[in-house]
Amino acid sequence: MLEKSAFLLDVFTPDGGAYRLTELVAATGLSKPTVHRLTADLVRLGWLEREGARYRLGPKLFELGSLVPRRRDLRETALPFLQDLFEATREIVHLGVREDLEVVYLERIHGHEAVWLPSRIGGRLPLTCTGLGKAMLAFSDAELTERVLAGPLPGLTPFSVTDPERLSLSLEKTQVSGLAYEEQEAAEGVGCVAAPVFEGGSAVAAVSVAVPVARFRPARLAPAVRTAALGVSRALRGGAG
Amino acid sequence: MLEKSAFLLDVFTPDGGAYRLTELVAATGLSKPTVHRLTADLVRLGWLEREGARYRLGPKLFELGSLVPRRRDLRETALPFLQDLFEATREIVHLGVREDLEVVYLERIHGHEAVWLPSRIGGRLPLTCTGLGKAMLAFSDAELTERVLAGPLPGLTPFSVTDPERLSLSLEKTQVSGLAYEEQEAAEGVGCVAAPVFEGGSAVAAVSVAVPVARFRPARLAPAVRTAALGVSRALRGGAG
DNA sequence: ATGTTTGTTCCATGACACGGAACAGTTCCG
DNA sequence: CGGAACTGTTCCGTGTCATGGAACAAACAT
Repeated sequence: MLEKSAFLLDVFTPDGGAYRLTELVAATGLSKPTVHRLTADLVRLGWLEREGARYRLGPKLFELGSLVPRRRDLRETALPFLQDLFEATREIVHLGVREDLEVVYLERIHGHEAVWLPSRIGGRLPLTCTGLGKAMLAFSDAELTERVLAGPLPGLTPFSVTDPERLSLSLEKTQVSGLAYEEQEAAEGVGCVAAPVFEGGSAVAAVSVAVPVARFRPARLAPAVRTAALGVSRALRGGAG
Repeated sequence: MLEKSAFLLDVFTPDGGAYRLTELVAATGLSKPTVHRLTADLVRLGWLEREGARYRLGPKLFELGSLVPRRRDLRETALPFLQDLFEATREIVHLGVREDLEVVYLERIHGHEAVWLPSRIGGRLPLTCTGLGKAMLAFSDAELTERVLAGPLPGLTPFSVTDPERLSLSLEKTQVSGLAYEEQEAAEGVGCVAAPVFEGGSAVAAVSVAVPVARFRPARLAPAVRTAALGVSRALRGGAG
């Protein structure tokens, strides 16, 4: 019952789209009456919402999700620094954390003319295709890096690194510079520079700026990104008060 | 089972704090073994997380909540205008929608020295104590206003309006000016000016700026707030893609 | 040491989730 | 139009699994 509900809600995770009953049946493998009853219950609770024949995630989940302390507190202390970074660069600013082999986006700030990116708050992308991911990976313990290098490297664009050798080299570079770069590996036409956020010695998060390649000047962005990440790290040290 | 889980998770809604098993038993009225089993299941699903003897909302909920289309889309189209508003005022910027008799906060942008406020993303406050709430209430259909004026008016501070007469008057004023003001009604020492966001003729959201009373100059903030709210309304008209 | 509170495990009972099947309502195409 | 193919909904007998009392174990207080 509970597990089935979770399974059902997980169908929505990739992009939060809207699905019909039959699609949910197909995606979950549950029986039709079960999905029917389940969705009805979830709608009643506000966890799903129904518009015509389509189901979408409901407002109650938004409320609950926004209150998750881990995420909320980090986002809250990072926000002023992300604002600084946005004002300094006027480009798309990201904050993310690692979860298993993926980066989960916590915040995403942008202005009026933002290019398309696959990143969405609450969304997940492979560590190896994103600046955020590389920044965190470079400063995680070796066991994780090995796991990543062992498995096949997923790609989001033709430019995504899929060669373990090259990835390993790039991670070493960010280990000395404290900065991770990425060009067109997450989205074609977009580059990114990222820096890790530390808490208690380990990289718990990362900050990045994403820029259309046409005006992508990493050297100019680097100081601002570094400053922001450092600022967040200090604020985390400083405590929540 | 599902309903009990929802009931259990609702215990966390006010502030997302951490609770012990016994506290959850007391708050829900469920039996001890039931809560024990339920929390174990929820932890396994990532909906709760356990640290020692305390339970908190889990990361999975954050992911699901961030993907809720209604909220995400509005937040996404409003964000650039909120950024403009923040840069123009350098004060705390809010975006919120109405849900029943309360305002639910969707976004909250602030800089380094932010004063304390009861508002939290995903949190709820009474319509009548907040600028956002008044802005939306003033442009909702009369039936809602009557419901609000009928019931007892909740108060967050000694300054919160509790007199229906005065509230009604203040709503009329915002109907002509298109702006809602509030001084120390949500938090002592903080004033606020808000403007409604329209979509399809009705006020679906509102934008506000909150400022310490010491430097609260409503007339100076008004144009920026109005501009931001208008911009969001236009962007919503323009369509999501 | 002793009582008290909190967390965990066990188990017999019964409620209710389950899915096959049959029905209704829509859409699609000839 | 009309029938075929699909989707959404309801029904109901079966079997599962959630339920809470009770007993136990751990942690804490005094």
